[in-house]
Order: sequence, then C-alpha cells, then structure tokens
Amino acid sequence: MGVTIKDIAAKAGVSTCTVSRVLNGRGKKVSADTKLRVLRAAEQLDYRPNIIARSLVQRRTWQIGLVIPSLQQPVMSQIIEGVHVAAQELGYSIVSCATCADKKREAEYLDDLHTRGVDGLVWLPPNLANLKVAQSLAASVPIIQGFRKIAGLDAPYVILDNTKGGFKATMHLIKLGHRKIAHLRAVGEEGEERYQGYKQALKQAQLPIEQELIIPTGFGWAFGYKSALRMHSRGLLSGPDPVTACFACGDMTAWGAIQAFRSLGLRVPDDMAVVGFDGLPISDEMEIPLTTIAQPGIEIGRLIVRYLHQIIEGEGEGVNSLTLDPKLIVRSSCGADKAYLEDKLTRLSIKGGQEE
Amino acid sequence: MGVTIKDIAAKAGVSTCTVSRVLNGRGKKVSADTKLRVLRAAEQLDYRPNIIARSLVQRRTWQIGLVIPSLQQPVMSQIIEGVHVAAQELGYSIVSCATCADKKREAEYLDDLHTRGVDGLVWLPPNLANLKVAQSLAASVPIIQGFRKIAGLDAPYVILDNTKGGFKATMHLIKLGHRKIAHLRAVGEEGEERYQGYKQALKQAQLPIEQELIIPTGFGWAFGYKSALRMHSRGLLSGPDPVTACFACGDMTAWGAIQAFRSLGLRVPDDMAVVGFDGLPISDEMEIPLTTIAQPGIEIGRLIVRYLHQIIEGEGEGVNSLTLDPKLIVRSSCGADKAYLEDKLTRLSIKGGQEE
DNA sequence: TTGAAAGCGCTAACAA
DNA sequence: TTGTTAGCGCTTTCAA
Repeated sequence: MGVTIKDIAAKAGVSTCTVSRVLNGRGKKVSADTKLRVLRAAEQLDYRPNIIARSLVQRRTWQIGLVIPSLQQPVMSQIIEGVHVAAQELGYSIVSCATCADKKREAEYLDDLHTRGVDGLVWLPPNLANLKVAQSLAASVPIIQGFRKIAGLDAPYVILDNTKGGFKATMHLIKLGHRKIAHLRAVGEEGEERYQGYKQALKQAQLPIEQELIIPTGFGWAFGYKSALRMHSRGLLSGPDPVTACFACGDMTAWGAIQAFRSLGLRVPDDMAVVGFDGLPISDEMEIPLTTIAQPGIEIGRLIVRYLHQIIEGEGEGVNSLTLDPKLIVRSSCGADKAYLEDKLTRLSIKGGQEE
Repeated sequence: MGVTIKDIAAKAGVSTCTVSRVLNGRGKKVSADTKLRVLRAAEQLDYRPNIIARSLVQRRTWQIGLVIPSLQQPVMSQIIEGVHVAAQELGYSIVSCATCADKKREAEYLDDLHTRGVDGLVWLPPNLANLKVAQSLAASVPIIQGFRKIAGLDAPYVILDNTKGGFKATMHLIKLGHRKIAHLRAVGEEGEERYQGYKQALKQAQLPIEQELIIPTGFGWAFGYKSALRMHSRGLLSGPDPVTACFACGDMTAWGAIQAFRSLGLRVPDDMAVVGFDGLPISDEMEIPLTTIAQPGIEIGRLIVRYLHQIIEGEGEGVNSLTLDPKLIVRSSCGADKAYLEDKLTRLSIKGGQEE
C-alpha cells in the first residue's frame, strides 16, 4: 500500500541501504549527488517512513507512556500539557493512560505500556496499589514520577515542595501582621506537608500553634465553605481576639471559604485575609484575586520529560530527583496589594463584553 | 533481551507458528495437549508479545490518535476521559497530542500520527488551519470529529446540539413564568448556536426578542461578572419592568454573573433566575447549585471511540454523525427546585470537614 | 493438527 | 561511497 524505501531505491537507482542512510543516517557518508536523487525520489513518491518497522529493528519506539490518575484536576492538566510540549520538542509521542484512580485499570495500563515497548514512562500520582508491578516495570523501562512520589518505588521524581509552600503562605500572612492564623487542613500527603509548612512558619515566628485554629477539611469549594461556617459556629471569627487570616490547603477550598466569610458579613481581605494553594488560572479571574502558592505545573511536566529523555539516552547519572520551590503569588485576598484589587475591580466594572 | 516465541517454541518442542496460533489465533485448530504445553512454557518464561512486530505484519497498531486543542477546559477533559475509557475497553492505546491551539503544532502532530500508522484518529475541536492536511489524512486513516465539527472535512462527528440546549435552557425559564429573559451571548460557533436556541424558545413562546437583553460576553467567570454589571449600568435590572432571568452561555459565565448580581443586592434565584450551560461538576458544589444544560462529555468520548472502532473494523456503513441531545439539570439557581437549595444549604451548614 | 518458509519495512554489519 | 545480506519478532500462506 504505502511507499517503501524499496520504491525509492528503484526510482533513484540505488540500494535500499543507501536510501536508509540518506533518510536518517546522521553524518554518514553519502555523495551529494546520490543524496539528492534519493531525496527527490522520496519527495516525488510522497514517502513516509514506517515507524513500526524502524522501531522493530532499533528497539526504540520513541513513545513515552503517561499514566494519569485524573484528568479533572487543573494542576494535573498543566503537568500533562507540559509533558506533551516537551515530548514533542524531543520527538516523542505520548501514549496516555487515564486510570481514573482505578487500581485494576492502572495495572492493565502498566502492563500494556510494558508490552508496547515504550521508551520511558511518566507516572503521575499513582494509586499506590501496584508497587510490585511498578518495581518490575522500573527494572526494564526508565520511569519518572511526577507531582507526587510513591514510597518504595526507586525511580526519580519531580515534585513540588509542599512544605515550603505552606511555609511561604503562612509567613506571608505573618509578615502582614496577622497573629491569629487558621489553617484549613486537608488529609493526605500534600495536605499534611502543607500543614507542616504552616507549623514551621508559626514556630519560626514564635507564634503558638493552636489546635482549634486547624480546621480539618478537603480539596474543593464545598469543603472550604463548610470549614468557614464551622469556624464561625465555633466562635473563632468574633470576640476580642478573632481569627484574622486563613491559609487554605487549596485554591478551591480558599474560594469556598471566602464566599462563606463574605456571606457571614466579613470583608476579605479587610476582616479576613486568605491565602490559597495551587495557582489555578481561575484564581486571578474572580472578584477578589486570590493570593496563592503557585504550582508550576507546566514546568514540572517539561522537567519530567527532559529527565526521562536523559535517562533513555543513557545519561541517567546526571538525573536526580527534584523538589521544586513553589512561588508565592501576591494578589489581593490578603490585603498586601491593594492596588491590584482596585485595578481589578476597575477593570471588571468598566469593561464589558468581548466587543470592547 | 526479551523472551520471544522462538524461546517458547524451543521449550515446548513445537514450531513458532504453533506458538503464534496458540497465543492469538482465535479458534484455530490446535490440539489441547500442545496448547497446554505452549501456554505453560509462555508462562514459565514470563513471555510478553512484541506488539511492534505484530503491528508490522498485521498492519494494525491498535493505537488511536487523539488530537486535543486544550487540556484546561473541563468539558474537554471529560470527553478525553471518555475516549480513554472506551479505548481501553476495546483494546486500543491512545496516542495523545496537545496542540495548545497552535496550528503548527497541530500540523506536526497530524503528520506524526499518520507516520506512526495509528488505526484511527479522534479529532477534537480543531484549529481549522490544516484542512488540507486533514483531508489527505482522512483519505488514509479513519477520523471522527468530536465536540465540534470542521466545516469542509468529510468525517463523521459526535457533537452536542447546542441550539437545542439553548432552547431548553430558555424554555425552562419561560415555563417558570419569566418574560424578560436576558442572554449572555458568547461569540463563536457554540455561542452562536446557543443564542439561536434562545431565540427559538422566545419565538415559540411568542415573546419578543429584545436586542438590549442580549449581552455580548465570553466564556469565563470574569465575562459573566462584567456582563451582569453592564446590565445594571444599563438599567436593565431595575425599574418597572426589570429583567428577572438570565441564560448564560456557559457555567463559569453564569457564576460570574451570579456573583455580580448578588453584590448588586439581587437575590438569586428570587430576584434573578440564572441558567448556565456545560454541567461542570463544580456547578453543583457552589453555594447556589446551578441549573444548567449538561454536556455529556464522557458519553461523547465513549461514542466517538465506539464509532471509530466500527469504522476501523470495516463496519463504517453503520456509522452516522451524531448530534446529541443535551439534558437540562434543574437545581436551584432558577427557583424551580427550592427543596434542592434548602437541602444543599443544610448540608453545607451542618457538615464540617472530612472527619465526619 | 502441525511445520517450513516467506516476508512485513527497516537498519546495520560487513564487503566491495 | 555504495551494495549485499542478515536479521528485528511476529504472522500467515501453503504444504505435509
């Protein structure tokens, strides 16, 4: 059906071997004349190399497996985008697998990826269920973990320093003069680390760590909303020494909390300063632009693929696990940047729809 | 390196051909005895088939290409998830390409997918730039378009009936007794169709189509917020005959509008009923659960892959383009379901964090 | 029911 | 600089 190097060889009057050399041999000696003839023949015939055949003999597919637990998470989407971009830059295709946090599906995917002979594997926060599968896989395919790491899996990772992020967020509030700072604390690894950062900041500022200011919650708007209401019902928001600031485990949680605070009559940031965590694009769109800790998702994705490429190329010694430093994005929800808020509100009020 | 059927053949004392027959020949005649020996040998050797080699001879990769314009869009993520799920069910891997709405990248991806010999291609709302590339590709690879369709590309599609969605949304408001219904209208194909639905509903109810009630806007929180403020500044929200309902082009736009309405002192849904469009998961999480038109993203994704599979299998005659009927999800932002809202608020107030 | 042999399209030693 | 040849691992006629 398709045009093969044989056809080109015939048309150009050379051997298939020469064709191969011209078409992909880097720096191999071919006379300028034959080269030209081959190239012209290839173009005239509209030749496309058969990657399958090449993979078979080279034992390299130029495909990278990507294991994703959930597509519905914004930060994850950014990492995935970064992975795609870097992969394309380096010439890899992405074979993507959406496990939907299902252990069985994950195991099947891992097996399939192995069988397919991908050159490497990007594994985003895994279900932890298939450690054995993962270990045996890691023995034959380079793996990089991203976003989170699996305890017990000996593969490099690129993750965010959640602890430092929690520290920065809390320290920002402390520097603004807040002394009574609540934390909306999520369960799970990330939540725990962010909480540790919160504690470290308080400690460094020699502020007491008060258990009643630590509100158990989760990721999502509703969690934040509920938590804020609970703070209210516990009397934390009023009285002589009320909570004046709040570090939420995530942006959506922060949003829920902010709306609850406002429905309770508190002004944000004047009565209550709020810091989020994630740096979702939407956090800058809302009425009160959210001060937050940015997760450089796209950058994480790119780094993962670059590392993976290095390992595939046999330069694995240069690759170490990486824990990225998060950035604090100061906007308006803490009152640190009043101008930002005013500007935002002006933009919102003055401008109309798309036609302007 | 790896175990091949040769090894199995040797161990089982048969020919490679027999091994192949046992391992994948469906219903081919092999004696139970040899079959058992082969199977056992394969297991002992921990054999994994080399898919590359198989693809080479079968001219089938069991891979489907997936072209995605943006990963950051919630509805898109749902479609992508559906695509993945159905693909895994049918035995395909997904080679995914994130074009980031970049025409050059899209062209490169399309070319790569072609060269890689994918069995089929799922093309989500494309950049329209590469119609020629697409057409030549469509000549050699089955393609299904999803989410939107490209004018001029002769490939089946699975999309949502945006017009009908707009109709249903508007009709819902009409049935609730609203007579002065604004529309937050987005530019672009989808926006246009939803707007058509809005007009059709008004027409059918013999209500006038008033240009001043049609507010140009876009998709996103800030657009909705601005548009609502603009309605206010134009005096549409007060006076003897104020607007009492609003159909927004998208959920996020609806959210922005709702927040603006409330900051203007209007109650939702009592003073202002709002319908969105998209059915984002988050729309049920917020303070006032949003009545909206659901885009069955996951279902769209599944259908796309099933259709594609049919075509690949040569059953293409049974495949027609499909325009899905959207569903109205009645929640609380229109006042149609007060109980829902009350229940929601109760849940939000009573329950706390994750520990309960 | 089984095996021998050819070949999918390409690359890479080794010769020429 | 170029060609010959032998595979990569698998499937698949065709013959036994």
